[in-house]
Amino acid sequence: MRVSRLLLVTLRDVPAEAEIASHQLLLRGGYIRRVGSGIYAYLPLMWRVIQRITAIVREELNAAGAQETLLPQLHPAELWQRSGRWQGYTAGEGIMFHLEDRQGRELGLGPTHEEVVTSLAGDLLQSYKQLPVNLYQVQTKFRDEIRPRFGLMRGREFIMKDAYSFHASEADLQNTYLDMDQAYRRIFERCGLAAVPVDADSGAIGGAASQEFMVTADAGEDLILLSDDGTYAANQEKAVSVPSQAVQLDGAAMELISTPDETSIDALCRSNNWHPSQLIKVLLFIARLDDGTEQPLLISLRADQELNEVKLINAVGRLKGQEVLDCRPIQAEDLDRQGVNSIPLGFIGPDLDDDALRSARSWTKQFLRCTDKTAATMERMVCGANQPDQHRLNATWDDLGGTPKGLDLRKARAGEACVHNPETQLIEKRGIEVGHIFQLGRKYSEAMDSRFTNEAGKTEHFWMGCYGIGISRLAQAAVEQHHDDAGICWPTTIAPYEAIVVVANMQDQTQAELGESLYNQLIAAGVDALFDDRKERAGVKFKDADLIGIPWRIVVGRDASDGVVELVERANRGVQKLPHADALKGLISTLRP
RNA sequence: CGGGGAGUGGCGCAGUUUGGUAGCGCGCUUGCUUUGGGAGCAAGAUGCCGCAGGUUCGAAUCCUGUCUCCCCGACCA
Repeated sequence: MRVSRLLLVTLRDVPAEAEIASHQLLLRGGYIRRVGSGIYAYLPLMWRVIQRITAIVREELNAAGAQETLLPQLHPAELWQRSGRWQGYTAGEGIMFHLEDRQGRELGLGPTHEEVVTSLAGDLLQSYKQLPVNLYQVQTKFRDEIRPRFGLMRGREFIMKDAYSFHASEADLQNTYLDMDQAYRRIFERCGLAAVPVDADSGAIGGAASQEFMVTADAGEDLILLSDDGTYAANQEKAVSVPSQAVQLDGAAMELISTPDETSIDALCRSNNWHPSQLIKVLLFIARLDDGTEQPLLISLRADQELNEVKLINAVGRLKGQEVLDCRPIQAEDLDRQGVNSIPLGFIGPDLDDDALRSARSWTKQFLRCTDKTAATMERMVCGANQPDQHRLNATWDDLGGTPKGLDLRKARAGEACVHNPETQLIEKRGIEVGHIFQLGRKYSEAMDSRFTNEAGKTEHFWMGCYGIGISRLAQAAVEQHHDDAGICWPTTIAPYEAIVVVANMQDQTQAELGESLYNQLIAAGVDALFDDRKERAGVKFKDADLIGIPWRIVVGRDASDGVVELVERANRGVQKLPHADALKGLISTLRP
C-alpha cells in the first residue's frame, strides 16, 4: 500500500477526549475516530489490526476444535424472556439496547448470545452422539454501558469473540474449559501480549469456575493480586489471602468504655491506644433480592480489614438462595426514610438487636448477619455497645450471644501472605480484562429448557461453557502495553503492516526508484508492506512512521546513491546501515523465517 | 444516577469576569524556496461560538431551558 493513497490522517495534538496513552495514540495515529459516546469507527489501519488479531483467534480456536458461526444481533424479546433476563437487561440500569419493530414486537440488540445459542443448540443437538460442540463467532456486541470509557476499552459497540460449548457431562465441559484455557494462552502470546490468567468471580453470568485473562497495564480497570512465586493470581474481587495476625487484648472481663464522639476506627484507636485489629467494625448494607425484598445486612469485620462487596453479594446470594440485584451501604437518609431511628451509628456492635428495625417501612425487619472470619475468630475484642458514646472492651462472642459462622468477606491486599503457601506474599498489579472463560454449568440450558437425549435414552440439560475475548479491547490493550514517547510499537504479529519503506526525498530520482524497487520486492516476498511515497519532508514521514508503529522500517535516503539503506526496528530504535540487498534479505528472513 | 469539568473552523486553545463587527498555533489550498526528525516566506479558504428561547440598539459574552461530550464511582470483553 502506498501511503499517498492510504486513508491516514494523523494528528499532532492530543485530542482532548482521550485520557490514556493507548486511546490518544490510536486517535493520533489515525486508527480510530469517535462517532458518539462509546461508538468508534475502525479506520483502515485499525481494521487491519483487528483482522490480524481475528486471524490468530480463528487459527487457535479452529485448532482447538471449535467451529465458527455467525449469530444474529437482533434478538427477539421472547428468547430473553425465556431465560428470565429480559427484565433485568432492559429495565432501568439494564445494559441491553432494545427497540420495537413496526408490528410492535420487542427486540434487543445482542449484548451476549447465551439465549440465542442455547435455544439453537436445543433445536439442533438432539443426541449425546453430537456432543461436544463448541461454537464461536466474531461479532459486534452492543451494551449500553453505564459509562463508556477510554476509547475501545469500554465501548457501547465493540467487537467480541464469543464461544459457547455444549456437553453431555460436567467432566467433558471441564476438558473443553481446559482446552480453551490453553488456546487463550496461545492467542495472547501470539498477539505479543503479556496476559495473566487470574481466578475470577463469575458475576452476573453465573456458573462455577471462571478465569479472566488480564493484560497488565497501569491504565487497567481491574486490580489483580499475584503471588510472588507466580503460582497464584486472582482478581481482587475473588482473591484470598492469610490475614495478618491480630494484636491480642489482655484478657480481662468485659467493661463499658465511654467513647464520646469516637465514631471512626481511627478516632477510637487514637484516643484509647488500641490497634485496629483489636476492634470489630460493623457495617450496615441494604441488599435488594430477586423476589423484591429489601434485606438489611449487618456485617462484622475485624476493623483493620476492608469489605469485599463482591464476596458479600455472593455470600448473601448463597445464604438467601436467590440473586442479589443490588447491594449498597445504608446511609443516614435511608434510615430516616425507613423511619428507623434507634440505631446508634458509630457505636453498633455485632449483636445489634433486630428490634432496631421494627419500624422499618419497606425493609425486612430482621438483619442478615454476616461475619467475616477475621471477626468470628477473635477471642476478645472492642466493639460498639449499641448505645451512643459507648464501646465494650474485652468482649467475647459469648458476651455477644454466641460465636457466629465465619465467612470470607474481606479484601485480600498486597503484602499479605498467600493461602497456598504462607511463605509467599501477594503483590498487586492493574490489568485490562481481555478474555474471560466460564464453566456455566446448566444455568442457561435449564432456563431455556434446552436438552439432548443421553446414552440412557433420557433427556437432559446441556452442560455449557462460554468463552469471550474482547477483540477491539485487545487491540487497544496491545497499544497500552507497547508504546513509547514517539508512538505505538505494535507486536509484529498484529501490526497493520509489517514494514514500511520510507523514501526520505521523493524528488531524488535515485531514492524514489530504489524505494519503489525495495517495496516491490517486499510485496513479492509476501510481506505486508507500506511505501511512504508522499512528497513530504523526511521528518514528517519519520514522525508518522513512529506514531503508527510499523515494526520495521527501511529508510532510503542520502546513501541511496551508494546503494545503502537503513533498517530500523521500531520497538528498540535499532538502526543498521546496510547495502539494500542485505537489508531486504535480512528483513525478509526475520519476518518469514 | 450521584459528584466534577467542557462545548468557539479538521485538531489544540484564547476570548466570556467588564456585551460593541470572532482570534491564535497546528492542519488545509496556491505559489516560490527548502529537503534526514512534524520547514521558511507570501497569498488564501474554512465558524449558525452545541441547540432553543429571553434581556438588549447590540449577545460567544448576561438570564432560562435543553442537548452533547469528558473525568471519578456502580457495569463488563
